[in-house]
Amino acid sequence: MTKTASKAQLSQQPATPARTVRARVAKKSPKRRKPSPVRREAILAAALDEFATNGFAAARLDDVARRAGVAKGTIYVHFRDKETLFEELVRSSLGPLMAALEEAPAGDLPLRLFAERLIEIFVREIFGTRRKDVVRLVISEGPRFPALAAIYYREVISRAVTVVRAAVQRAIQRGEINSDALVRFPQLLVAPGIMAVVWDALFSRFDLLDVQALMRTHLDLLFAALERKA
Amino acid sequence: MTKTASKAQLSQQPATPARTVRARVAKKSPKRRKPSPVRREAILAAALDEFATNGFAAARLDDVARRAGVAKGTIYVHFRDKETLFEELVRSSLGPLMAALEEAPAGDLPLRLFAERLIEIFVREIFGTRRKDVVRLVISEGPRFPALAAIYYREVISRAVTVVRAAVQRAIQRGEINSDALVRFPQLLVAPGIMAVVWDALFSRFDLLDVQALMRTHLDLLFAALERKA
Amino acid sequence: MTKTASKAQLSQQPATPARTVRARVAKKSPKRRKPSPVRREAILAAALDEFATNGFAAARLDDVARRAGVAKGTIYVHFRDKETLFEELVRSSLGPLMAALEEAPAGDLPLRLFAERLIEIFVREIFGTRRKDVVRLVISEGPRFPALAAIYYREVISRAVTVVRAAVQRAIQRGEINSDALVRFPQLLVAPGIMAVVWDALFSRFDLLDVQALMRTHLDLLFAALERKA
Amino acid sequence: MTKTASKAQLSQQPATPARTVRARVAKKSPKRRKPSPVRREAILAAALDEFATNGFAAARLDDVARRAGVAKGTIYVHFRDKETLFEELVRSSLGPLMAALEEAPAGDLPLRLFAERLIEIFVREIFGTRRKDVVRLVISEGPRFPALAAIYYREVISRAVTVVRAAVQRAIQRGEINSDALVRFPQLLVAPGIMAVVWDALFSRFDLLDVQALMRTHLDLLFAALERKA
DNA sequence: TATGAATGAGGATTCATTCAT
DNA sequence: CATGAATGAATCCTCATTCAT
Repeated sequence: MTKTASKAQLSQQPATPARTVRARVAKKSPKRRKPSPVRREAILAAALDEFATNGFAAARLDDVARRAGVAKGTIYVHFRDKETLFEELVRSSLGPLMAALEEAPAGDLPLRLFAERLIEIFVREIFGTRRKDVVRLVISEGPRFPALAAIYYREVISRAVTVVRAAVQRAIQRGEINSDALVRFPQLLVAPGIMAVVWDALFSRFDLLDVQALMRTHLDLLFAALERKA
Repeated sequence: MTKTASKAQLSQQPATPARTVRARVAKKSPKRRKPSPVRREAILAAALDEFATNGFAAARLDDVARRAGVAKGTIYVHFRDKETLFEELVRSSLGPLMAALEEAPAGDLPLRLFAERLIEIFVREIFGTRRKDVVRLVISEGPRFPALAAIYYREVISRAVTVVRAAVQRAIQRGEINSDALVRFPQLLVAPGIMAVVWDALFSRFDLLDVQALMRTHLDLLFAALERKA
Repeated sequence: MTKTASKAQLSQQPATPARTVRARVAKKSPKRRKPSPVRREAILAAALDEFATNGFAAARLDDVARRAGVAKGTIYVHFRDKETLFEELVRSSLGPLMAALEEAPAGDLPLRLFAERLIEIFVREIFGTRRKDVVRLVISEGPRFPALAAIYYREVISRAVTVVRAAVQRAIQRGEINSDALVRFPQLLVAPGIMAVVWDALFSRFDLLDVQALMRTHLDLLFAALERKA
Repeated sequence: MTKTASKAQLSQQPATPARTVRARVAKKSPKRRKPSPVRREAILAAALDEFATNGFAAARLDDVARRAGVAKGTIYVHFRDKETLFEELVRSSLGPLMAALEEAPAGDLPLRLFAERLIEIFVREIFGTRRKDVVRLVISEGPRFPALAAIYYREVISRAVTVVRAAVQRAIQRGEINSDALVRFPQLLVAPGIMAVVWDALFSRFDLLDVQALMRTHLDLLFAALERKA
């Protein structure tokens, strides 16, 4: 089963039940001081909520603090400024994914299996968690955070592209497929995933998208084509 | 008559310049006044620049005005507020596309041709123009502009989805293809286009994407699969 | 009858049915250009509405223009600026009253009759018309318009004070009354009238005041005292 | 661990200082910080000055802040907005009066004494203090602050009216007076006081009014009449 | 470390006034 | 005279950031 692979490292953030997302309210009752690292995490979680809801510029640190149950000044104890908070948020959320990518034992898997595993990771670890919002934030705010886009490119994108290209080329060598389409445009493998993130953020109100089915259909089509050419 | 008698004395005590009226200074502008509709267009163009560069929240109407070569107040002559300006910008930019979609003579074209035409319109009319930025803005700011997302969905997305579905089903009836993949997920047709917009905004610095080639490859794969199934 | 005295000169402004006050709507239908003096009057009437409703500072010339059915620039054809418009408004509204005061044949009337006539004029010509609003405006805005207060004092107040004092002193000489209270404080004669204007503006919603009865009661008390002392 | 590896590279491209974060400059204030409630009082005092001088609409919070010796933003730490500041100002100024009214031992006093006490309170506590300005503000701005007028009516006016009526009726029962004039129009008791506030604001420059004497004369006349009727 | 009141630069919006038509 | 689009100074309010406690 590809399903259990690298689970331990990825499910770092408590697989939020997905409805909890907007339900978190500032608790101000018995203010027992949380240990420092816990506070940092609380701030990051609150920041994700606020940034995801309002975007970077329109999010207020005041709200982040309230939601995290800390004072406004406390944010500055843990993060240099708003921008840094945002970058740390992205890093801490997407970091584990890079680790997973590194050790993906892509090498010897049949391409189809490799692709399925990749897509499954995407659906489970990104689309099924708050990370979906992080990806959306990167998409939305990236242009205003050159450093962020750069890091994201270097750490995630280029690495993923390399991994996919290698896997595809091995598959070609092994005679599994014949087309070099994915060598030239490895992005085609995940394009529907990106679109799904965007769709979900914009249009889920009107027309819910079954990402699981979408991605499966996508893979079916893709491999039908790749194998036919072969 | 006492009525007129008191007239002369009115301007008696200019003592308190008061808070009631603050001095206004006349300013002469050497600029020849542009006709009103031209100004409106200039503002929209400037707004697109600023919103695309900075995002909605961080864009300053001050800059929009400067870039448009008008005074700050002039923006408010043409648009109720910043939000309205943004929405009008999206509407005026994407409106013509709907018209184009409407009259697409999809009916009797072979599906492949229809798809190619669609993709070609996308590449030429969106990716090749400032509209690319508008689409990116919709993606980024949509969640904060429910009305915008709604309009965009109703006017563009749902319509496009319907058109594509219909074309696909006709193709199936005509025996051109056999798979109903695109009936279930018409989004798959344009997914790479969405991804390209995102990629372009984030990573073109590091890795330029040849959208034309990307989309062609995408279509090749897609129809290889669709026809194979047939 | 004291009632018909000087009616012709005073009822200059159409004795607004008092409900019409807030009901005037901008008419923009068949814009037949009104003759200039008519426009001036229309602007003054509209200005009274707006100033009375919002106060000087918060009233917008835009609204005045709309209500008067003219363009904003037209106001500046007839009045130097907002402040001048306000002053002219007060002058044109209160001017006729001065005239009436001048020719009040106070001299030989019994004081009681004189007072009744005065009060009756106040009730009919001020409290019963838009002039009530003008008086309230003078009260509210006077401190910010020293020139206005000065004029108002010189033209109306000091004159009225003089007239009343003289009448009272004649009454004393004639043995009608004995107290010099009204000589020292002629303001006591109209104090309830002022209070009524204020009350009406602030509390008529909660507790309507019958000014006619109020003033009659006031006069009864006043003369009961004056005559007793005699 | 790839997780920590990427940390060092984060601050890569500070290229775009962007729109996202604007430079803030630290300012040192030599002023020793006053305790919070003191600041609130200072703001209220400054607000009274500014509102009294310029009226609500024309007063600038900038000036209020300067006069109070605080930063502009500090006002918003203590009051939601300009309107709230104004309302709190009125409330905090007039509130104590209600308390005083409440405990006025009106019950068994001879009416004349009761009236004198009331007038004395008015002269000393209102006319002799900044409260005079507050009353004038209520008169001037009341129509634009329905909530304010409502509160003022409910808390002060209607209560005072009730108290006066009760006292008068007891006096009638005790045979002190016979007239029911003050039962029907209790406002007549304070009318000269209202007029005095208005006169003082408008005409004290030209003709100073001795309120103490005015009110004494008023009471003399009033009770001469009331007792005569008895 | 944590707090949260205070700060003040920044930016959206208003509106009296001007002026080309 | 009349118009109303354009202007831009003025002002309210926000919010990231600081700092005394």
